This record gives sequence, structure tokens and C-alpha cells, in this order.
Amino acid sequence: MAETAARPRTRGRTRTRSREDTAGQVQSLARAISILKALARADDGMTLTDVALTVGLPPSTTHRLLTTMQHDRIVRFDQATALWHVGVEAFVIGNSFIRSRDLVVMARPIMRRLMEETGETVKLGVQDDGEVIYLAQVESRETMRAYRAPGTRVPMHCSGVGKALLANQSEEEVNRILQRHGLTRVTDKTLATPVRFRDALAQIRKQGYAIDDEEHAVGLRCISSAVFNEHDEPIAAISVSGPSARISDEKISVLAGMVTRAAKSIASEMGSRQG
Amino acid sequence: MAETAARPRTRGRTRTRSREDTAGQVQSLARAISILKALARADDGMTLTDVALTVGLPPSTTHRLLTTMQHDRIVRFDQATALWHVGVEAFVIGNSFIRSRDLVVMARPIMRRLMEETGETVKLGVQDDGEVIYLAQVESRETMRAYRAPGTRVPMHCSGVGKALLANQSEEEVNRILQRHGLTRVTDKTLATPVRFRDALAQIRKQGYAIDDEEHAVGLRCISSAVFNEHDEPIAAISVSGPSARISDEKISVLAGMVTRAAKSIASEMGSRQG
DNA sequence: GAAATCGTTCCGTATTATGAAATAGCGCCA
DNA sequence: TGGCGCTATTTCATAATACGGAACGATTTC
Repeated sequence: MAETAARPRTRGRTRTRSREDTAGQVQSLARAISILKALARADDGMTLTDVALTVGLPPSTTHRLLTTMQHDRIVRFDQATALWHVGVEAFVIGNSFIRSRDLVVMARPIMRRLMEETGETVKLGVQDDGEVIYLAQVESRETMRAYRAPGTRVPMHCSGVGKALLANQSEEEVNRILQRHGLTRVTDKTLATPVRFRDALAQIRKQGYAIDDEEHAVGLRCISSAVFNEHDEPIAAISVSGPSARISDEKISVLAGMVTRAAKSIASEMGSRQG
Repeated sequence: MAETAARPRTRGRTRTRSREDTAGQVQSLARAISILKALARADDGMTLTDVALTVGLPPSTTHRLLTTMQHDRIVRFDQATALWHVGVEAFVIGNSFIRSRDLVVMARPIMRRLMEETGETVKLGVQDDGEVIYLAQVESRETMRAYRAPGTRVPMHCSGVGKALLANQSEEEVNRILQRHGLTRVTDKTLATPVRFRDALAQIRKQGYAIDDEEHAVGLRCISSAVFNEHDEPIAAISVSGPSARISDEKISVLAGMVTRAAKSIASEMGSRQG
């Protein structure tokens, strides 16, 4: 291990990491994380070669990392289909993120009641990295219902929760986020121009609640209201969403009342605990 | 770097892993996982030394693994309190488990084992539209046995599965269902009055399991226990059922233990912690 | 029945993880 | 204010550990 200079540097490990951003990092762990992320993105599991290809690692290394994680059920291997999935233990660990946030624990019973009142799916989301991330959801009992698994991310500009959150932030903050993520058009009704979007925010501020009228998914309407902390900062938003057929124009004002009331009870619940 | 044989194998790192169960495992990754598990167990975050102590690693190693995970927001460090928590990304990854988990698939092996233990037919049912719908069943080997085709619906108030589910719901919910479907008398023993039924539910809550004593079919007894999800909501119930002749009063408590234990393993398989 | 494809294990190599120790922060008490 | 005890970080020499190419199996395909 002394004659490093003698050997041409090209041979050996295929990929030499750029020694700047990864200094002090544990390679194998970082690689395992990227594998996990890949698995989480795939809807129906991945084969070993799929995984190896997407993360850019040799199959043997990929396999070794996967089996290590399998040992603790972080990932699961389905023998029958030869596919790797995210495992139970990852779920259990991930859910402890929720428990560490009083918000979700407090909000859940109120969300449940709101679902009973409205009959529609109720979601709770926060802002994260310029996007909305859903933390919790209470599903409607209807056959035709809105569903978006907790833990998924959606753009802010075309979701009720996102707009409710943005409407209560400074103009600079809004600009920064729009600049970073853009106003991507997702459906015909997505507000895809800055002017229209800013008007919408003004409207939300005036009404106290946000509406997403098929701006994210065709046929899906959604009414949302922000939850404020004791410093009047919007820390989260809840929403009620369902098929446009059920969420008629006439019903909106009634639903909006229920949603804003629920948002306020969550806020007061948080305040009392001094979260 | 060629004389590997010359050096005595015993010296070196302080802890030599027992080369059997950890062969082919990636040490650093396995350690990182144990750190994550420790963090998940602690609801309110841990200091670095806490973590290092509980997983039995030097602080420097622990710190290096933590910062690597922090890079991808698998863990979060709260500067103000100097505490490490499970991070957003762990939540996002973990929740993708929901997409791949399947109650019936997870339950089946456990149901099979329960059938072997008890010798009786094991069924899995969920609540749908105020009724019980059976999703799966593992049949007893006896000639005389309980049978109910998967997919069939039965009233909640006179089935073990239904009662186990109802016992774990709010009073309003129970009232709504009873109002909608009534307490139809099916056999002589059916609990057909609200008072008797409510008493039965209280009893179930106390015991942790439900008994259907010929309330649905003459000569058929059934013991059932609910399966809870990660929010402690009852999502399903399993039952063991057979002829009253075989399911004697004395046998009930033994069978009940087996059923509740099986229900708990299904729950933990589905990601509810504390199985 | 041969070829191809994919998953798994082996094994020599040196890169990378390791942990002791040094250093940097941070209250806390005198 | 300054020194003391504590905990969090960073450094760095060392070799243990992760690495990946290649061989081996298992399965499917044609």
C-alpha cells in the first residue's frame, strides 16, 4: 500500500467518486439509500438487474446490499415474481417520523370527523422542499374516492393544499418556489401562467380557503385550508377531495366552512400543546 | 499487501462479528439500519451519545453513519435540541410499502399455520358497506367443517368477524351500522336486542376476542380477533370456526389465545408496530 | 437441447470504513 | 471571567471490509 503512484489510476474500481460532495460519507450506505429510493419510486417492485441498472452499480454489489437490507426486512424479495420491494421495517421506521410530529397525532381525530361530515377523503399535507408532501389521510367510504398514498409528493401550484400554503406566504417565498419548480401544466385547468396563478392566490387569501378544480387530476375537485401555528405561520393544510360530480358548485361553500373550521381546531389543538 | 497469511487473524478491529449469521452482509449498512431502528423506537429523538450507546458503536462511527443518512434526509438533526430524528425521506420510502402490501397475501401463511394449530377452518374478513365480506379462508381437514366461500357477505352483528370489528369502532359508527342493517334474528341465539348486543361488544373489548356461539348458524361456533393497522384502526379480522361439538367451552380460551396471536402477527406483517 | 438471460456466490485486491485520539463547542459553576 | 467537564466533530493511520470481475447455477426461450 505504498506504491500508489506506480499504478495507472484508471484501473481498479470503475467509478471514483468526486471527492467533494461525498467526503466523510459512507459509500456503501449512500449506495444502499439510492437503491431504496429507486425501489420506492417503482410501483411494482424491481428485478435485481433493474435495480443495478438504475443505480449504476454492478449486480454483485447491488445484490449484497439488498440481501443485507433483507435481513432486517427493510426490503422484501418476492420469490415467486423475483422482484424486490420496500419492506415492512422501512415502513415501521418511516412511520416513526409521523409520531415525532405532534401535528399528525393531533390532526388525525379531527380529520376523521371531517371525513364523516363530508363523506370525502381528507388529507393533511405540509410543504417540503418546494413541494407538497402528504403526511396523513383519512379515506372516504365511497367506492369512487380520491386516493393518494401518504408520503407522496405533488407540485404546490396545482394542489389545494399547496395553494392554501402558498397563499399565506410572502411574495418572495412564492416567487422562489415558482422559479424553482415552475408552473407545469398537468391538466387543461392547471393555472399555468404567473398572472392567473397570482390572482388565484389573492382570491384564496380573501376567501380563507383554496379550491383545486381539476387542476391536478381530471374529475377531481379539492377544497383546502391552511393550519397556522402560534406565530400565524402556515405549517400545514388539510383538504377534502372527491369527484367533481359530488363536489358541486353549490356544495363548495358548505364544504369550505367545514374544512376551515377543522383547520382551525387543529391549530388551536396545537397551540394548547405549545407545539 | 500480499502476506495476508503471515498476520495473525485475531488482532485488529475490537469486535469480530460471528462469521455465521452475518456472512455476506455489509457491516456499515447493517449498523446504519440498527441506528435507524433505535431512532424509530425513540419517539422524541436521541443525542449522538444516546445512539452510540444503544447500538454499541464508537461515537465517531455513529456520527459518520448519521451524517451520511442526513445527506439524503433519511435522518434529521435538530440543531436547537441537538437531537437526531427519523427524517422525511424515510417516511417517503417507507410509505411505498403500502403500495406493495396485500392483506390477503400477508395473512395467508399465518392463517394456514393457525389452521394447523387449531385444526379448524380459518377465515379472514373485512368490513364493507356495513357488512362483513370474507376475503380468504383456509379450510380445516376435518370431514365436518365450516365453509363459507370467499366473497360472500354476512351481517356484522351475528358473525365473529363482524363483532370483533364492531367492538373496536366508535359508538356513533356502531349505531349507524345497526340503524342501517338492523339486528336481524338468524338463529335462536342471535343477539337481537340493542342492549344485549352492546353488552356483548363491551365483553369483546375486555377479552380482546369475539365469540359467535351459534348466532349465525346452528351448531357452529367461532372465535375471532381483529387485525389493526399502523393507526390502531381495525382493518380486518380473522376467525376460527367449527362445530360446537369440537369447540367446547374449555377449549375456547386456548383457541382465543391462538387467534389473537395470529391476528397480531398479521398486523405486524402489515406494518403496525408492537405485534 | 442449446443458447441466452438472469440471479447468486466466490475470492483476490486495495479502497474504504474504521475508531482512537485530538479538536472544537457549549454550558455551568466558581 | 475564566476554567472545567461534557458532548459533538474532525482527523488520520491502519487493515479490515466492501468491492466487482468472473465463475457458477437456475430458468426460460427458441
